[in-house]
Amino acid sequence: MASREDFAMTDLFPQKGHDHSRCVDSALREAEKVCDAENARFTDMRRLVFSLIWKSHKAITAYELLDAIQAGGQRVQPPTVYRALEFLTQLGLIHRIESLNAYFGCDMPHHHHLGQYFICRQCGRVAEAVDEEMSNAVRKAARQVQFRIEATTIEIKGLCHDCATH
Amino acid sequence: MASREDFAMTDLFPQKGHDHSRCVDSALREAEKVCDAENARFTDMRRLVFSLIWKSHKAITAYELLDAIQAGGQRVQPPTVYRALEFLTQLGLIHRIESLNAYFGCDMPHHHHLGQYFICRQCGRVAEAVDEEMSNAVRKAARQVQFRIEATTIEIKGLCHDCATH
DNA sequence: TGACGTGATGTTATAATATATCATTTCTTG
DNA sequence: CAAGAAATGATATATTATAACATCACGTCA
Repeated sequence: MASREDFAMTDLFPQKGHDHSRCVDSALREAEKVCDAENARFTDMRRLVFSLIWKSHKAITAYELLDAIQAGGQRVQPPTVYRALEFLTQLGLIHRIESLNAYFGCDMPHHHHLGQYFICRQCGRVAEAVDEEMSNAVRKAARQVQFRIEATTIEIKGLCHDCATH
Repeated sequence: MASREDFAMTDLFPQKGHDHSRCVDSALREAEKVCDAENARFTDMRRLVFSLIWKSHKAITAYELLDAIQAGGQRVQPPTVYRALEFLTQLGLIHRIESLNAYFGCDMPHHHHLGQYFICRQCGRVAEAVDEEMSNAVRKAARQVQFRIEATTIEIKGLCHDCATH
């Protein structure tokens, strides 16, 4: 995977013509590392679900995953998919977008982070940011009201630069 | 309704013993004003749904509302509830919490705002903040990646001060 | 090695959330 | 009041998610 630094900030969304196979390969390698480190099994089903999520930079729903798996010939039921999603989510390998009931692959599963998600309503792509200023603002506001944060959901919907200009 | 300024920041969540009937009365008056201003009809059904949402400072799901209405003797179907919810949401009288699939009443429906929601997992209460620092951080991050914001979802889960200390 | 325990997946059923569609009623306004 | 628009009623169904129990796969240690 191209490291974070390979992108200028305006390229948080990957270029349209980018070599996506590199994203996928790298994501798989990262996932393997994380599973190893956590002593968790990256089973065939988990790998399949993970790969399907990484087919694009869009978020994908559980039932779209189910359909994709079944299209591949396996007769799989919803719980199987949801279990894989839960596993991957817990390890931080994917993130759930609450406002879409959908999942997408994390770029940087190796470090804990409070991410923020930019979601383009036109092209459907999702980009994850880890912006300290946003995180700090949230933490500061929480401190002011004496709220103990356990999880945050920050989802920003609109138009990515490509879609806004073309 | 107590105006925003009546609360110190640490009282974003209302006091346990507060006079809730004042919240409800005030919310109803505000809602009427907003509907008037928008030339929108605050029908019986909409008023009922709105009042039920304001029964507490927690978020309530569509089907909990449905049950509550039916418990009151009316035989109402899901679309009726969802329509009222859509109407109220569009006017900004209530907000949807994406991570809960639930709705709760807005304190300050009269002005447009990008709100942030603190959700206590213990007592279930939701508090809305309108924190410029958070909003600004989001807008700044969006500007940096040339993203055109259309909507934001900022939901912060954890423990409110009451629940963290008792 | 092989019985066991654990974790993963299979299977069936159903719960919970949400919307499409068309019929009917109610409100507004000319 | 009549006509059109808006709201609700009613029916059906789509979409998202989980409970519960059965079976399978894998590591481990006697």
